[in-house]
Amino acid sequence: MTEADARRRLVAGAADMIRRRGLNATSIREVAKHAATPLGSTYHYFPGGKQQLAAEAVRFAGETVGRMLAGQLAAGPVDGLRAFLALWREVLVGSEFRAGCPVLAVSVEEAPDEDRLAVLTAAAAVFDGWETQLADSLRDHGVADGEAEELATLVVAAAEGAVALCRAQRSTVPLDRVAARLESLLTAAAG
Amino acid sequence: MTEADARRRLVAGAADMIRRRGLNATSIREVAKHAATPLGSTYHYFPGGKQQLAAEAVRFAGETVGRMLAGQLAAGPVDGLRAFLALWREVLVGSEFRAGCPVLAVSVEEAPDEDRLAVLTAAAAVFDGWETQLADSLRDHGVADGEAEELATLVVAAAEGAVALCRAQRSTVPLDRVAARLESLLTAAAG
DNA sequence: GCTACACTATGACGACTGTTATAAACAAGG
DNA sequence: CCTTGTTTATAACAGTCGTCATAGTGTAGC
Repeated sequence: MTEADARRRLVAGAADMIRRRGLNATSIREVAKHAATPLGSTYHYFPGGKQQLAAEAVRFAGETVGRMLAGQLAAGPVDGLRAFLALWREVLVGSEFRAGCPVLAVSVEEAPDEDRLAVLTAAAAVFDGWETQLADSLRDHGVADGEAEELATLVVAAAEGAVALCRAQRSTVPLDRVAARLESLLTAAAG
Repeated sequence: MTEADARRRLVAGAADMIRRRGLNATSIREVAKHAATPLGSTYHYFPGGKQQLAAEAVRFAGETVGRMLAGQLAAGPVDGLRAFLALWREVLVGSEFRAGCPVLAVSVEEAPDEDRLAVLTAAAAVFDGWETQLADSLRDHGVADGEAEELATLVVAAAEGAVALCRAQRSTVPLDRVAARLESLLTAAAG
């Protein structure tokens, strides 16, 4: 029953801890404890050690958001944008501004050896995936190729940055301001 | 001679290490070594320990950027924007995408106790300072109050987020795309 | 000279880290 | 029953962390 269930709990728990504390402050011991899993099992499920667990956590978070984004983008790019920003808003207020995006978190801690390069590569793929989803939706609604790419990157970058600003200021004001500007931008381009 | 010089080296070195590795991975021992300062001296200059050193490093980085921003904003908001983005671009390429913004770095690592709350508060003040500088410049060029604030927040959030995207993807493409969109936005609003 | 004070040097403390090894428990298949 | 393989339990490793204490060096003022 709990065969691969413990594994999933480990990945989800790692993603949750990373988005709060960052990668370096997330210890395998605490992830295991939080997932009610023995420490020894961690290296059984993830022979690659911490970097493998972290990379899977990043991909897990990326796919979770990506799935939700795909569903909402079906109703148009502006609806996708609104859902994207609403999701981050919930993460912020639901954690009292203590949690953010795990993908961003791993992107701002250096990758000295080849170990963490795998994590960084996973993060890059997640960001690129979100951008591609948004850009495709914009193109489907008549936005030119170059403008669609630029707008998609702007949305992802501004949302990620705004989440960080909100955590620092412990307020949703930055995210709300960014939401207002992005929404009018996308409405003008694809409306 | 080196009275308060060693102190400044410690702060600047801490800022440099934080923007590369993040706060948790930046150890006082390495900061001291990198600044050619004995470890014991660190607690002489910073009785508040790591949190005080980190908070001063965040303020140091904030003031350095803020001074440059003030100078370029004198020529108008679009010139300020260009200089702001160019600065981050230099940080990225000059470090081969290994360095980013120390203020963002400390903002995405949880603050459990009251210690790190001081660091987070410093980061919030820095972000707010940059936003205020940009918003004031926009207002001086005829942009309405609300729109100026929204645009200023968008610029800071998008720039910070774009720097993180660039680090993950090891490319300046995200920052360049964001730059193109922001520039046309500010030109339309304050041109 | 000598006292006062800013700084350095050195070493230790308890706690935590990622990782590995080894032995025990457990399930399923024959 | 017994064997095979997956999962757990426990302990240990070498290293680093933030922090503190103590003794020593210097240098400036009287």
